[in-house]
Amino acid sequence: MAVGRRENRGRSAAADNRRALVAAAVEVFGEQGYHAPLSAVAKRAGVGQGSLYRHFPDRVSLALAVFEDNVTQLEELAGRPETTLEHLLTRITEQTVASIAFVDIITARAAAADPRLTTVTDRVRAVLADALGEAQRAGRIRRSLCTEDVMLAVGMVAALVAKVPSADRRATADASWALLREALRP
Amino acid sequence: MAVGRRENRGRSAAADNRRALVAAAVEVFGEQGYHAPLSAVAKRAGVGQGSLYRHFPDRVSLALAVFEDNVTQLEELAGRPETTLEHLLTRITEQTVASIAFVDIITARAAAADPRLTTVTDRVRAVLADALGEAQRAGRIRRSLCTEDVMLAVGMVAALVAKVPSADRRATADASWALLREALRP
Amino acid sequence: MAVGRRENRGRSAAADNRRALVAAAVEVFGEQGYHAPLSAVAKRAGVGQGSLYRHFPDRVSLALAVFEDNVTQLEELAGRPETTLEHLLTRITEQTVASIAFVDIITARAAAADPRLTTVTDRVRAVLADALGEAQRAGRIRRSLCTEDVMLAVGMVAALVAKVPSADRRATADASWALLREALRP
Amino acid sequence: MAVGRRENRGRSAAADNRRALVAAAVEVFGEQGYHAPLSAVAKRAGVGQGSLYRHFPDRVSLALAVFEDNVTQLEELAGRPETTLEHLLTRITEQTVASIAFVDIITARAAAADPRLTTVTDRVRAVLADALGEAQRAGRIRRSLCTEDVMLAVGMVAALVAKVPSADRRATADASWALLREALRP
DNA sequence: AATGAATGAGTATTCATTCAT
DNA sequence: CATGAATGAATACTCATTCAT
Repeated sequence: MAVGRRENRGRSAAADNRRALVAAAVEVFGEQGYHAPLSAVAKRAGVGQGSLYRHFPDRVSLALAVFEDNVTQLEELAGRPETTLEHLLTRITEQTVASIAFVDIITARAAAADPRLTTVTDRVRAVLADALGEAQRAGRIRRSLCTEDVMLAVGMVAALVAKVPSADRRATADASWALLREALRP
Repeated sequence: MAVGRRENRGRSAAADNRRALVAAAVEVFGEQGYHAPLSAVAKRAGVGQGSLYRHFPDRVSLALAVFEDNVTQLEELAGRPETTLEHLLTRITEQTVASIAFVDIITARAAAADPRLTTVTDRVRAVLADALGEAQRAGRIRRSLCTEDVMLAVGMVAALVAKVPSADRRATADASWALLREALRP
Repeated sequence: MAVGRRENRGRSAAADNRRALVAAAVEVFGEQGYHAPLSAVAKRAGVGQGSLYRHFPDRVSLALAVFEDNVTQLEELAGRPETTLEHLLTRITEQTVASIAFVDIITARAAAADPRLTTVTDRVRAVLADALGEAQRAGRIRRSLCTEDVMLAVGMVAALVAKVPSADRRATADASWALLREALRP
Repeated sequence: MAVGRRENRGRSAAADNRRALVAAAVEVFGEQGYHAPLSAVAKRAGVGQGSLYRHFPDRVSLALAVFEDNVTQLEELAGRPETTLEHLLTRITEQTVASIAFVDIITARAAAADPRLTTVTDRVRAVLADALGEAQRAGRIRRSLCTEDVMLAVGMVAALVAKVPSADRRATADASWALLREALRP
């Protein structure tokens, strides 16, 4: 939620509103998908539509801020020594189930989407690339796979999950990974 | 395309227009997805909006006509003695690449979607179930898989393909199946 | 219902269709009101829309044919020696309940409506005028009333009845006349 | 009328526009009836359609704002000690002549219409019930009548008035009441 | 003369984006 | 700098009327 109206004029209030907007967007995009009305985000944040547009001049910039969060969490997780590729995939799946907009990061291609989105995508790819190398050296993942294969797997699950009604998402995600696990195994 | 405007009032033109509408819907749904504006379909068909609504009173009936084609082709293919599960998956992939709306058949669940759509889904499922049985008896597909796993695989590919820009669809579909093939193998 | 398609080309078939259209219009106008879709009338009659327009080039001509029936019945009733004003009002009320379009005859004014409608209105007025004279001479109706007062009473009931949901029409008509009867009494 | 287009974005303009919309609705509903196109209201108010929907999310809320005025006036009038049932009927008749939508309040039945409309209807009924009691005690109105009879009378007049062309409304209303007055008299 | 399909203007509603305060 | 109201383009759907067959 944004801070109250009167308290909202100062410098730090702007940051508060920004945070409120991102938090609201996480929820709203997660529930209604990436194409949810932006007015819904503003309302959920308790912030005027104008402010939303000041902070995020278009839908993509708002999405970026949301995904930024996701990716940063992922990078933090990846930074821990005990984290494996499997941990990361689990986390991504959780993010996928939580936000059906997540698929739009994963599937962003430089050619098509806003170039800013691909930056986020690239960070996911980098994180997965590292973990994949480790998992392959440890013999847990088939050697012949490349990072793009893992991205593909993640993308397939995310895309399917985004299509099913929210009540079915977790089950769909679990079943999908159960199937894909076989494809990754050595 | 529909026949020219003035020459178009008679009874024989009805079938022409119906065909033109389905053809236009194949294209428009294929390009823009299942939720494309129906007016775009009418325009592409060169037909008034009213005519679209005469032939197809709602979006689902139009979609059914489109999907009906797909599924009938699939059933015909399945009817031939030499057809295998692999052939069917190839054909489904082609349909998926051609129409990003195809995913909506695959993922239609009785609970959520129009019951008429699930009928089509069920026909796809039936076709796959048969072919899966044969493939398992022949030892080409892992025994532990059930029809729903195959639907899941098909759904994942379709969902992902629908998300990427059209130029990337074929490559995405091929890569996805390359990966999934490992998951189906015994 | 119109005669079957093949049998329908001759001279008398035209008359059949005309009758079917009027009968259908009685029902459809009665149920949905005067502004019901004309296509609904054609469909109920089992007749093409084109034929409807051939017989009745506009809504008013169709309405006239319907009302014509009503008025003719009324005139027949009025022609019987034992018929009183009260009988006529009862019949008009029945027609009103049966057809919420009836109000449009009663309230038609030369200035406003199609002149053809006022012809029908005038026939109703003539019938009532005669009966009113008799009733006044018999001392059953107040002397100070003129025909226009009776038309007014009929119009009020018809207008109100046309406004209420069909289930309430009879009760509304009865209650209205119970009240108005006092106004007509000497 | 709303304030000019460019000068119109601020907060104070909201109230202006709301007023303009209600005023426009009074006119448009009055002229064309309750089912007039809402776009006509927006246009008459000089306001975008979106603004109309912001202020009044559906037809009923707009109607309520219009009728609210009517009923509040009525209640104010009823509050004065010297006001009689006859005064109230006169006022209602004026409102009826001014707005052919008024009949829709009077005839709203709980079963049929939006419950919010019936609230307004109930307020009219309450006002009339009080005044009827007084008038009956004073011997000016027949004892055997109940409030619903008065509502019926009001409804009949309103329904008829709504049917006739606007130039005839006043005369029709006067003549109708002249007739009904006899029915109410002891 | 009948048919029924085609048309397109009209109405309700939603939502991204702008801008006066 | 925030606010939230205004805007209008876009979309779904209906129906009176025309016209090829």
